[in-house]
Amino acid sequence: MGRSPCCEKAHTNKGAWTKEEDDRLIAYIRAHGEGCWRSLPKAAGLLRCGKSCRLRWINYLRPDLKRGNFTEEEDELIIMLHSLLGNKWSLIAGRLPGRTDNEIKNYWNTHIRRKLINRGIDPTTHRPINEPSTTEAASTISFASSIAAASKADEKKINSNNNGVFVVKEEKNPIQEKCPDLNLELRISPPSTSSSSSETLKTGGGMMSLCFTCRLGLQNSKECSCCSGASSGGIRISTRTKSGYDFLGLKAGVLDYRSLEMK
DNA sequence: AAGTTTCCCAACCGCGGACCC
DNA sequence: AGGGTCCGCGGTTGGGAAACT
Repeated sequence: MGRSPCCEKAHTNKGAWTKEEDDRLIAYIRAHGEGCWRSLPKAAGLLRCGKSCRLRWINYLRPDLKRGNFTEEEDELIIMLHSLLGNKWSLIAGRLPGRTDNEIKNYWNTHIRRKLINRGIDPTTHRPINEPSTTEAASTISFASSIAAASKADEKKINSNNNGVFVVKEEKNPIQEKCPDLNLELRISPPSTSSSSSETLKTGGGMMSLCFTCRLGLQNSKECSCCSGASSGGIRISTRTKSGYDFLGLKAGVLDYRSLEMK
């Protein structure tokens, strides 16, 4: 089979973009909007492939980009999101306004990895580096397995410590103890049952008590148990920082579950 | 000051999934 | 149903800048 090349490579520029190319791309997108990247270069008079144009626009030229250093709060949020989502940079970027997946990925690889290692934390698993695996009573979880596990009615507690380690303390369940990392299909959905005890989240200096709904950015919604008093329950995921980021990004109260589906 | 090494980040590459015919 | 095309994602690379010798 094989794929056809995305563009006519022989007649395209590669490497760093010039000011003139940037200007052309910006002018074209301002006039016609984003989209149809394949035909854009020709239409805009650029000797670039569509992918290259898309990347340049998304990662560098977009007007809503926040350039400059990451704040400490952004650091912690990235660590937290990475512990939940893994290398899903686009999802992580979606929760950090003005940041791109590429930027976050680079930042992770150059700064945060080192930072976590210095803290004695494995940046891949978010586990303490010296911690023996598997038979521990507490095990670090991936986002996928946490949600899948939580979708069962089992009561679990997900805690975080100051170092960006997120730990699930499992109630006794012999099956799960043997198979802690089931590769179950993930689908985020509203909590199905009500056993409402709010989760305490400790993030770098503050303790918060939030229900799952709030952590999805749906404060004051009817599902919220800690804001409105309505019952809610089910899974407990640490998703907010004291800075008020709306994890899963939707302060407006619109949650696109599809965008969070994972394998 | 010059050469070398390390760091950082923009850009590229290849793959998978969605969509269309 | 299946093949082709396009888009978006994540991993990797290349080269310029900064730090070090």
